[in-house]
Amino acid sequence: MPEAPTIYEVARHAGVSIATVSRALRRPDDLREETRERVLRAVAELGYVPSGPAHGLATGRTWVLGLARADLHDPEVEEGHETLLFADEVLRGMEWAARQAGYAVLLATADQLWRDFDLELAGKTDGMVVLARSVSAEVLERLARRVPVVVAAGPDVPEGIDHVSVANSEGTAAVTAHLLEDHGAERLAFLGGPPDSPDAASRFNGYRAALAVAGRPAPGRPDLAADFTEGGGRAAMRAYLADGRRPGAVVCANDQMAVGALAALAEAGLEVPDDVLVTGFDDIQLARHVSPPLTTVKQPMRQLGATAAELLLRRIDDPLVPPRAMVLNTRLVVRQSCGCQEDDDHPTAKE
Amino acid sequence: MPEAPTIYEVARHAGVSIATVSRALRRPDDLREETRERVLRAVAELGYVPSGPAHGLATGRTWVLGLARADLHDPEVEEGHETLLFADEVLRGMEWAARQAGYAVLLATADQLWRDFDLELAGKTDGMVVLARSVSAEVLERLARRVPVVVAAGPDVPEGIDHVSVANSEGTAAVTAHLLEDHGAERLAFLGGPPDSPDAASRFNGYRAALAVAGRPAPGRPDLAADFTEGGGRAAMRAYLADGRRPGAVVCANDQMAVGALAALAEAGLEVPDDVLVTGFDDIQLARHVSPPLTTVKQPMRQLGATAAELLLRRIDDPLVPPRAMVLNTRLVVRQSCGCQEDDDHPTAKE
DNA sequence: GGGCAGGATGTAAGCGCTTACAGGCAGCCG
DNA sequence: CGGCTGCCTGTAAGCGCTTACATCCTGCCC
Repeated sequence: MPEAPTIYEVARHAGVSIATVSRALRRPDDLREETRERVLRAVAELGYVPSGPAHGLATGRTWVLGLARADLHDPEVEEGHETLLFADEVLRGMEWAARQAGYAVLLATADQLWRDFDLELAGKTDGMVVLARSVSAEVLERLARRVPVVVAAGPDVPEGIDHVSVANSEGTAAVTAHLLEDHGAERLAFLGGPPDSPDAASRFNGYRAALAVAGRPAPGRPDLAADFTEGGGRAAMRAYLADGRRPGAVVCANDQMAVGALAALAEAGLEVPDDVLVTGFDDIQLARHVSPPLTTVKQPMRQLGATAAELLLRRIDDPLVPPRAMVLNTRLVVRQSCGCQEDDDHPTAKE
Repeated sequence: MPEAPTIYEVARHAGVSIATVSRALRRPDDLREETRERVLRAVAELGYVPSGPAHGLATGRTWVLGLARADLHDPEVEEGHETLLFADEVLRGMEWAARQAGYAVLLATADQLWRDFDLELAGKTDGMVVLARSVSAEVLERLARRVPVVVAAGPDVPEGIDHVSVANSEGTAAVTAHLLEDHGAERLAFLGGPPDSPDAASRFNGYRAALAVAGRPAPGRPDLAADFTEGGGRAAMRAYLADGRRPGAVVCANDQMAVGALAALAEAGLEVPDDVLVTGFDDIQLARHVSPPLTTVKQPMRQLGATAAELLLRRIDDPLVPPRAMVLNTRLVVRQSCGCQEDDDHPTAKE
């Protein structure tokens, strides 16, 4: 790196002023063709690339969007892959939308324990997307004082902040209705998530709503619950069966627990879907590979990221637009664990 | 956002000069305690966060590292998940190392078709990690003219550029040796990857080397090959079996194809590992969930990212250090598809 | 041929920081 | 009590761009 050339070198090389160089790059139409080409040639010859900081300082914009997502505690852990995948997919969607608008994406991984990150990162961006519960309410508030913020899939969004979330409740409602209406399921049970998870709570609510719609009694709390992990799901299901219970269908609050439940059911000699129907939530990659392939509710992860980015860009453009809350649809993905024969999918929910 | 406060407001608020504010933040020890606290209080009250561009322009550093990785063609495709996961994990490792050094990570997703990306992004970074074959040789060259570059897991690295790669060849050699020595495997076959993949080629070479060491004849080309996908692996294996061949063991160039091969074997009524042994490469999440769990070679993805970041930081610090090429070890992950009874893992390879 | 319009380019003032250097002041020595 | 040391803080010069405004030309019109 022989010291990156600046706009001054290019100007000298092309025999013009630095203003002209800037124009050749940013508003080519303002220049006479011959001048423009001369400048562009100099740019190419020198391998000139404008300094991001200088550009940013002069325009008052960084042209960068930040994403705050949670870190995994121990860099070596293999569990929690799903959380990661979720964030990766959101990132993908976000980057896609950002790029359309000429923005790049900067990563700000939040410490899982403190639920915060170096705020100085925010100074490098024009706005940030905060994913799920990656930062604390207090950090969120401080952050929002400095740059526009959009919360994605997060609970408890403070007044006045844009956010996008997923129709969790409608998702489980749809899959439950499918079980009820299309398979005449009886003796349903719900395998819930951790008590402090708002997602788990909404999913349970959707389940209850579907039962109510069908005129069935709905329980006040999940019949069994675990911590969203495969192992937890297996243990919970084992204990449930050990009590002598024999559900006709198990609606699970996520796929990993459903996979665990499948294992426990198999251990107990129960056939899915012949003896029991099982459904999940998320549509992780594994869902289609277990046996039988898992009927589940697909989360629109990429769309979540893309939508968050769009809301953010909109607010950057005009800080005064009224804040918006969006809810994205899930999609029912029918495979065999619900008793269906062939793959198929039905859309669900609302905006 | 009531217009983000600048260092001037903070200075006024605290009754000091802007230089003192800057010092309070960057070199706290240079100030009298009382002054420092006064400034810090003003900073907190105003919610001041320094402007990234201004800081960058003044220091001549962006404190940002870039990662160039390949885009997926169609945002809707679900295939190719593995490639994605690979990049995500590398990113994770890179971010981890970058953060240690006070750097953030910016994403520069390269267009899959043109194998390039907006070079202006490079102007926002102090250096870039280029992943695998995400950018063309020409773009790489132009990029390297502007900022320090480290290539991770990429082939054909130009002279003078740092790079990190994975000991592909040693990986397959180890797993092949395991088959040969610990299981007395006979009639081995190699399921290779696409012809233009250097990784696939190295993996095949490792296989041959292990055969040679064992005094067995080694084929000049893979016995069967596919495109690294599950479907491809299944098709290739089917065709192979349809020809009446009955391998005693199949070493696959990646996990996805191994999973496909497993399926084809099952269709043909062959039991793994009783009739045939099968191994993969990568250790994707799925590997432990297929039946039987797949013995494979784990790639150090995070480490790849972390090491690349470290090489980059080193070069940013001192552009004149001699370029370095590093090779990371893989690890043999023994599960049941090779005929072993219990899980276990053995390290392999060299720096 | 003078004057004027309008397009192309140059001039120069910032953008918000960092940091070398200058300046001020307290304490201490002789 | 003058002057010197050193510590602390302020002054001001950039860092590399963008852009409003000034300037210069060319071409035309009357």
